[in-house]
Amino acid sequence: MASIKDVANLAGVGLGTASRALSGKGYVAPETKRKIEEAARKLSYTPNVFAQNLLKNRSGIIGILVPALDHCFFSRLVQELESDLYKKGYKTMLCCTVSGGHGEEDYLDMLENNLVDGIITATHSFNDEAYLRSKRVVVSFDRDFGGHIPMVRSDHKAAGRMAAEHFIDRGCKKILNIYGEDAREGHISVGMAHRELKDCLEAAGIQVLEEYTRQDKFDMGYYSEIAGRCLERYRDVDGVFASDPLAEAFLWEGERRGKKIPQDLKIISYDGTEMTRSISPRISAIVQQIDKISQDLTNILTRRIQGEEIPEDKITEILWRQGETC
Amino acid sequence: MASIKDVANLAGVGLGTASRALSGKGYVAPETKRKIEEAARKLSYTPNVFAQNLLKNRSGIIGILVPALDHCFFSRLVQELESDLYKKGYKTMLCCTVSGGHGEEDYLDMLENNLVDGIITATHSFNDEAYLRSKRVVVSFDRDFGGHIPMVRSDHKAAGRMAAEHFIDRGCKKILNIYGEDAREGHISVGMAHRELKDCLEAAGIQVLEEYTRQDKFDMGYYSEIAGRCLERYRDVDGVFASDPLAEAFLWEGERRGKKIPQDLKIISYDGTEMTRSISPRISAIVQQIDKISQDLTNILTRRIQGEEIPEDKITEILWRQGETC
DNA sequence: GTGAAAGCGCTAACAA
DNA sequence: TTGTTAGCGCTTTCAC
Repeated sequence: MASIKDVANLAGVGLGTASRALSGKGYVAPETKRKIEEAARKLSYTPNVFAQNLLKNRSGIIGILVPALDHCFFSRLVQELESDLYKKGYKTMLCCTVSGGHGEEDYLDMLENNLVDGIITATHSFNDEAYLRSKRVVVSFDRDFGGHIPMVRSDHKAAGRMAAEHFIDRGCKKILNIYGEDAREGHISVGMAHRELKDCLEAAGIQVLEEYTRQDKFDMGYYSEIAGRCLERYRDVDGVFASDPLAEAFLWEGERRGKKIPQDLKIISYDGTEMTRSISPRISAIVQQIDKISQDLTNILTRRIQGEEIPEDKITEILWRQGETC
Repeated sequence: MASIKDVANLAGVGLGTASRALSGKGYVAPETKRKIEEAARKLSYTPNVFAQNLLKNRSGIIGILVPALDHCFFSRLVQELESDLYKKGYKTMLCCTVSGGHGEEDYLDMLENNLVDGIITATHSFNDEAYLRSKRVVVSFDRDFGGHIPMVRSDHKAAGRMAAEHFIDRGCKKILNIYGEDAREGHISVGMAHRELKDCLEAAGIQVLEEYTRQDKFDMGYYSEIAGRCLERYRDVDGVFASDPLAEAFLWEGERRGKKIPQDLKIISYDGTEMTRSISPRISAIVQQIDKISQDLTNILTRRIQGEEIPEDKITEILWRQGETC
């Protein structure tokens, strides 16, 4: 636990000189510098980050809020964010707001206490004021706070249209459009995709049924239950649009009930994470480009931290990936 | 950005009194306390964590090192750890050592700089000295450092034996035993399961083939390639023991090649995460109890941070979950 | 080019 | 019971 004072003493110089030599800024004679560096090495000196933080009033830590990691979309996103943040010199503090049983506000309080330099939030609850009040830099994924908080999201309208085109193209007559109940309201942007799908399909004279899932459960048990129930209730549905894990649940539950896929039931999933192409049959998907989303989120955040006024929102293109379910 | 000094001034008291009133330790007259709290509220005072950290020389942050989050075992583990740590009053700093392209040592340096109070490591590389040198409290998952670093792991020997029993029970004649190349060496404990499986099977006169996977790739593309190659090379293998995602790859690649499962090929996966039971057919698995593992890791870590000398290692029971592949 | 001193915001010991 | 003071370890003026 050698301090810079110890280094200065051992090198026989003043404490300020040692600081300048080790931080590399300010004039130090080469010879003096050498002595100081040697002393530092001898004492295996390592600067105390806490003191540096206090002085600079920043920690180099970014807080990431996600509902949970057992939803593959979020674990991918977090992994990507962590990597991008590291490259920019930031560390990642992880907060899972649903799975741990403690909520968003607990975390916000914690983060607010000066601990983090900025926050990336990708959660689904509704206490917007807490964020708007925040003195930290905040960037949002897929959630519109309406205030000064920038948002990054995929081009959901294009996604909805694209899904509709594929269903129409395949001659579907009755589509089940199923998504999170919170996305109904408008705060969560992904709802746009589902609304656009509905509009496009109905304009083409195709019947659309809607169902909503809870946003505090991400396990396959829950998704299977939902899929099973829907398939029992709507026997003549011939197309489903749902997020990856739910789409997978429809795939298995459909097959269990003797449906041929894609002949009897077409499935398009939204997100297009790894799981949709690692199973057999591969699920046809509209892909959110998580790598680009992560880059946009981290770019906007770090530039804002440095005081730049970055344009508010950023919309990322979506892609179609042909699978075997539509 | 009001400081405690501002609060003290506004309340017309000394700075020490304000500190005592707000932290709740030390004598303060009720009336004075009320005044101070009111002042704090007016200024919306929130204590500066950096100053507290500097003073206490601790941050309340735990660093978690995992190879990546796109391997379902690790995303589940991290989620569980984050939740358990939060309950114990710690925050979680996430470090993905493989996926980000920057290694374990970069992170260790970073964490070593006093930033974290302790480290939970679940990575697979071999620079043991860096950990043994660490001045921070370290607890390891599934990796034996040989020194003073405690390890938490599943009962791999029992797992290997259990898998062997099931293969024998089903009348298998030729088993493919496939696992990470780093687990061969002995540092990574999970290798014990595979060694035990081999021993048990050979003792029963069953032929065992071995293959090894790279430890810097976790994507299904890689796993599918491996599974496909193995199935081509070893046409008469009738049983496979592999970790979850690889087991899934064997399932699909086997089916693609016209194998009936489990009739032609029995598959047992190790870890038994969600994915093995969310697909159809469900994969028969030996389950690592991630919730218990997380509890043990966080318990040992936090008690060590508080200076307790906790018994070195902790071994968690494994479970069998019957699926439809064995 | 270098050393001394001030101060980041807080807590804890010591006087009063 | 309360106010004052001395640091925690570092960086950054500002004289020398």
